[in-house]
Amino acid sequence: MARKSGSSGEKTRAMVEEAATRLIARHGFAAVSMRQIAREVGVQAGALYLYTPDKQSLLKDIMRGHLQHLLESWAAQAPDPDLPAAARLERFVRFHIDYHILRAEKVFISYMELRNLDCDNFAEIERLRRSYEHILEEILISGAAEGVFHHTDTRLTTLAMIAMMTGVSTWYRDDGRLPPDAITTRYVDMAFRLAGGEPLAEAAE
Amino acid sequence: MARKSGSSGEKTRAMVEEAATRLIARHGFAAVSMRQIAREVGVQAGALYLYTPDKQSLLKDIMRGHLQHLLESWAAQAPDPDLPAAARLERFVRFHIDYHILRAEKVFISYMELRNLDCDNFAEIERLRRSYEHILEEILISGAAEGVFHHTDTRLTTLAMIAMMTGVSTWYRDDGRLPPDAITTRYVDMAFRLAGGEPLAEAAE
DNA sequence: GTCTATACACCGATAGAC
DNA sequence: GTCTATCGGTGTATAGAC
Repeated sequence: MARKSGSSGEKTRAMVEEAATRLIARHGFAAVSMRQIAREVGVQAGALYLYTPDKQSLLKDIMRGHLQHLLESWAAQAPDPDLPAAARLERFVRFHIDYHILRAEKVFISYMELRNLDCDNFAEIERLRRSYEHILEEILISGAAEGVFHHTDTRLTTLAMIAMMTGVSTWYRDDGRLPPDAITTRYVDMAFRLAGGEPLAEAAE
Repeated sequence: MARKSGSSGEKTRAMVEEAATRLIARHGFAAVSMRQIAREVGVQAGALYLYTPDKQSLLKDIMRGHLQHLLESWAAQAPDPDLPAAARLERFVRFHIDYHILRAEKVFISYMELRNLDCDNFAEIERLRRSYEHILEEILISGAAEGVFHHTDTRLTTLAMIAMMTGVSTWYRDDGRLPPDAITTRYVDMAFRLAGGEPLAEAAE
């Protein structure tokens, strides 16, 4: 009624996810306890169970939220499918690197903690991850059909390019040698090399 | 049976490392308990402390053993430093991929469990990992000096190439689409693309 | 070299007061 | 919505018998 206790719930929920993300990214899912997360939020351990049925669901929700946001972000700025594959590849690489620099923690978790999901949860997350890989694979196929890309093996090139780009989140630091946009530009260049195509003029340095 | 009076310490030591490697690769360091490892070996948990002062040293020894073996294996078959950089790059890529397919578990652990090392142990392992990266970096520098490689940024190309190649161990399966030597050949091709050089004749398909 | 037994802290999760 | 208290179980690591 006159209580305002309901307003604190959503705020706490966000703090739980934020704290869990930070701690899991730093120490790993198995190494982080519910008590640690609760301490970080400033509540007791039992209170966490108002927001998640169990510990693993917390992990799954972080991963699913990340991958859904990744896919939605791409969908919101995806280039016209009728554009040349080279332009679409550049857009995809820029999107991927920028996103992985900006949201390194959730990217890291979604990549490293897959083995902590049970069978059903793994299948759901894996499906989302695959559909993201397919975006790149389709661009590479289009480029080969246009004759502008000359990769030998589309699936392997996709996996290699994703691995190469995602690796950025394992070493990127805000105070590193290169600013983010310089890193992105260099990765665009390397992606074109991998695909066997000539980089766009404005992507070259 | 009260005890295995005839059993050998060295044999048990090897079994402990083997079991720990398999379990940690599968479930992650933090998720594996000393009791689990002991059960796998067929001893009691307390007996493990005959072979390691604590749990983390078990992890560090697996990592250090892996990286030392990696560096020694390369040293044993490293090409003459006076050979052209292109030949040395091909040799390095073949070595790296073959090794990472053959010893996927230890490779996986050494890349995924770094955060479970304390400061001193991390520094020791990181030093070994760096010296491995420097092998590739030196080859790329030589190739640029020879004029056969045309990468824009040596350090970034090194990191990208290592990430691309090491990614193999995250998806490789014995019953996969391609046999190991076909995978290796395709990665040699992609490495030359990344370095901005022409592949050797015998590496092309 | 391996065992049994155990210390004792911490785990995930639940129950019920307020 | 958050608290305290608590359950049953497991964690790493050690002590001392044989």
